[in-house]
Amino acid sequence: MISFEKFVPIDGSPIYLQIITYLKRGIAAGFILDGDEMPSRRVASALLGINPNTVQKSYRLLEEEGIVSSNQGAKSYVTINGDKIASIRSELLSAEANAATIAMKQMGVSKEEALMAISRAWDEPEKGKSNL
Amino acid sequence: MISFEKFVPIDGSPIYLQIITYLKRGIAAGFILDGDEMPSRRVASALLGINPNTVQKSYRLLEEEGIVSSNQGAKSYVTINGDKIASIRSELLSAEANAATIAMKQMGVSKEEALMAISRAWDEPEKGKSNL
DNA sequence: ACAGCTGTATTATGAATATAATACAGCTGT
DNA sequence: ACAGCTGTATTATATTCATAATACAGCTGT
Repeated sequence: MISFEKFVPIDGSPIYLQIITYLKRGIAAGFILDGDEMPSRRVASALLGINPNTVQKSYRLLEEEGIVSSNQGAKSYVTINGDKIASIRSELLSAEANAATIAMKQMGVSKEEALMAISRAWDEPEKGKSNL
Repeated sequence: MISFEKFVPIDGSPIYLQIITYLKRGIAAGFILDGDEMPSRRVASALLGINPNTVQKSYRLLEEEGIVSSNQGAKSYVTINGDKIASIRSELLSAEANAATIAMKQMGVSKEEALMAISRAWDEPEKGKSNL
């Protein structure tokens, strides 16, 4: 059962998208597995402190992506295979790297400086702590 | 005169915040300088293809941050000193590095893999191209 | 002086996000 | 069978973002 225990809300981004990202990163990290049971819309909304309709929106989009399987009256489950996991992971990673790269180039940072900034942030216990 | 020539709108983030980020990254990169003339709200809205009220919102927030100086009836100017430039640059850089680091840790990426992903994205001519 | 730029303010509308309150249909374990 | 979970759908309201139209006040160069 996925608990959303380590979900950390971030303002500025729609919650329903944050839920989708949380699931995908958990899948990439390997702690969300194929066949895992999703909490019901109502339970998840209570866990996250948000509205059931917002959870429903994220679940619906996750199902459209083939990551979650839902059936009327029954529980919902994570449905992913090895290829899907690999594609999610590589897509998330390259998207993140590209976004950071574009931003840093726009602010006039050299490649060396960029890599040093990442390395420094990675080793900072405060900031780099995993929020999952 | 700031032209917004290389401004690239991104969906998902409010335009008024993108304008602020564009200005700050330009300041960090050094191609937006103290004393530079801001286009009027009306001119900027035409350049960007957006509503004057949206431009006004970003200008107002930039003035509240002390980056832009506006006076009724007169033109608006960039007002920054060396310390401000340095603080903007370091703040943008660490914020970007921290965000990328947190995201990558959440998706179960090792530090080495993260640095490689950044390095690879940096050298890709397509994706890493500066949008400024 | 004054026309034509500035900045600033107000009101109205629409889309997206999120909440709230219901309602109904289908599975599931006892 | 049936109570109590599921998923699914609808309607209404509030906030934020963005647009649109307008208005007014102040600087500025000719």
